[in-house]
Amino acid sequence: MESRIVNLRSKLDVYKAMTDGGNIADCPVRDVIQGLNGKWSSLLVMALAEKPYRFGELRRLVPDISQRMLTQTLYDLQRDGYVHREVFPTKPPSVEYSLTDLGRSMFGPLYELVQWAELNHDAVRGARAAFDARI
Amino acid sequence: MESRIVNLRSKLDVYKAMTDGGNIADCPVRDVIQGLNGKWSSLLVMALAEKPYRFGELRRLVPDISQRMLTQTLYDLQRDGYVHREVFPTKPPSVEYSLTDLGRSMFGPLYELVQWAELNHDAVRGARAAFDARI
DNA sequence: CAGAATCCAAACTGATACTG
DNA sequence: CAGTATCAGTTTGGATTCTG
Repeated sequence: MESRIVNLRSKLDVYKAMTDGGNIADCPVRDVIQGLNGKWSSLLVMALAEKPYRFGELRRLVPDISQRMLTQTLYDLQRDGYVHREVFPTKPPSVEYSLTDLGRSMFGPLYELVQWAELNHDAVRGARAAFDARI
Repeated sequence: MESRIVNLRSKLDVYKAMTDGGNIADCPVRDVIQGLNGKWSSLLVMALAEKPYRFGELRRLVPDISQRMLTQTLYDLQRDGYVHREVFPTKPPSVEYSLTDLGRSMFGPLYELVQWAELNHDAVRGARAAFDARI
């Protein structure tokens, strides 16, 4: 674990260079990770990783998302190439959303982070409680 | 890779249950991942993963962050237990920020995602360009 | 069914000025 | 040096209404 972090140090210099002299827009953290930063992006990718869903199904699956945010987040995910949108010209129409290959390849690392979050959820809650109590 | 995803399917049901019937606040994606969603959180964790930095050093390292956002993001990261803040009572005072054990353990998965972002940055840019051209 | 359009409230962010 | 305080602009998000 420690050696792994040490190995990564040289890679981190990339981000220093980007912030120092290079073009900030070329920083993957800013340009890619931040695109996944929306309130619902990760959750929807998680859902679609299981199987394709239709619009209404997703809405019921994530009941605290508004229609506007579901539409917009799916649009953004589609634009970045993570999600494929397929319209079936039935009456009334149905639309199916699924992960693209790019989206599936991103799900791997994302899920690692989600697993970490699940495992350390209590630690984070504890840290918050301790911090708030100390103030 | 495929079998790995299949193995994860049962885990994903957890999130369905949470959204369906369970308490939404207990969803780690909502309660932990979204806390890392700030514009600067990931970037600062990346920087601090290399070594501890002082406030002014971080500012120079990430030149497009405002003082306000640096203060606030470090505060939030500290509250969630990722960052340790140590004040040295010199004149003028100096404050050093470093990752906690929890923060370092989170850096692993986070860096996986950052590596993915770096590797697929062009693919994402291409998807955006293609999408925008098609409209 | 799957959205588009509109309006409004809240949150986020930055610029500036000030302080121990 | 490392903040805090205040204000203004921008973005985000939700509720509602309407449409093919």
